[in-house]
Amino acid sequence: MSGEIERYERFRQDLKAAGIRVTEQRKVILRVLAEAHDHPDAHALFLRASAVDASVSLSTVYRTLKLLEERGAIQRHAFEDGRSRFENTDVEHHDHLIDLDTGQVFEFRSEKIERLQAEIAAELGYDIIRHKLELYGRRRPKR
Amino acid sequence: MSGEIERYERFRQDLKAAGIRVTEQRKVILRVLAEAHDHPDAHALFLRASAVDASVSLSTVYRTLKLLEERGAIQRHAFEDGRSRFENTDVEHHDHLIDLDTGQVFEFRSEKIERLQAEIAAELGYDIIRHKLELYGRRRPKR
DNA sequence: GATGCTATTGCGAATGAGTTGCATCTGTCA
DNA sequence: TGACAGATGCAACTCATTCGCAATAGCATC
Repeated sequence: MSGEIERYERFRQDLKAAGIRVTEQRKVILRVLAEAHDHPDAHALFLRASAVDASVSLSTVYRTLKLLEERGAIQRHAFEDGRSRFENTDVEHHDHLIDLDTGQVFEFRSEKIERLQAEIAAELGYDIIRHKLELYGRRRPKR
Repeated sequence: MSGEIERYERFRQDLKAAGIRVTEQRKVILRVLAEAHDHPDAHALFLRASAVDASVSLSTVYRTLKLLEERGAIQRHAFEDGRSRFENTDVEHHDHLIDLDTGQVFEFRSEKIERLQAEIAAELGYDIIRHKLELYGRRRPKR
């Protein structure tokens, strides 16, 4: 898929433009993130990155994740397992359905829900900056 | 408010009925939980409980919270600050709007959203066991 | 290409929420 | 009242994440 190269380039340009050094380690991490289609946690990303370049340390993975999150390039999710999982933000916003038995994560999006959320917040006098909708479910037995 | 005494009694009866010992420490923690109108974390509950009875330890607070959560008497929330916050489950289900500037938590409920969630899960072949909807927002400037 | 400044790195130690092992204590039921 | 399994406090541990620091390496300049 070509979207991944573009995504990587966007990450890289963004750092460069902001005068942040594009180090070897960061490049590797950016590439790994750009290629991720799942919701990896920091350790998983560390494994993928250090498989490419053994000089990447876990600290740097954490530091880079924080950096990218602050710059809005990736998004942090805190599902119920205690650690943070990450995802690219350039894909369209969506919510998550988590399989309670397997931990598998599905993505979905509902315009109606988005609209209702905005209405509710407005009633309370708020503007929504971001939101999190997670459904925890079990596979429906087919009969 | 009388609901708090009832709630405490319900907690207590539930443990007793399940053959779980109703110890002095548990009573104190149950009472503190029954009286909580906010979304306290374990440490806050520990402070409140040990103010009543200094013999309550943090471990016991954690153990009791886990116990009550497993029994469905309280609910655990993981907002974005890393620690778990707790809430009684006998109040009607609701979702949360968190003020990004003050950390203040508002509760709301939308039948429509509940229904849409169930529909979406069904389409994916899932039954929702529970869900979490958190809106993070900022007070809308009135003009 | 070499130089210099300073951001960035790896390492290991520290943090902070939550858990656990264990000796002691205490509800509960006979 | 006694016995005993379950519950407690304490301290030590886990696990994700952060931080201090000395060494390293981008990158702008020559």
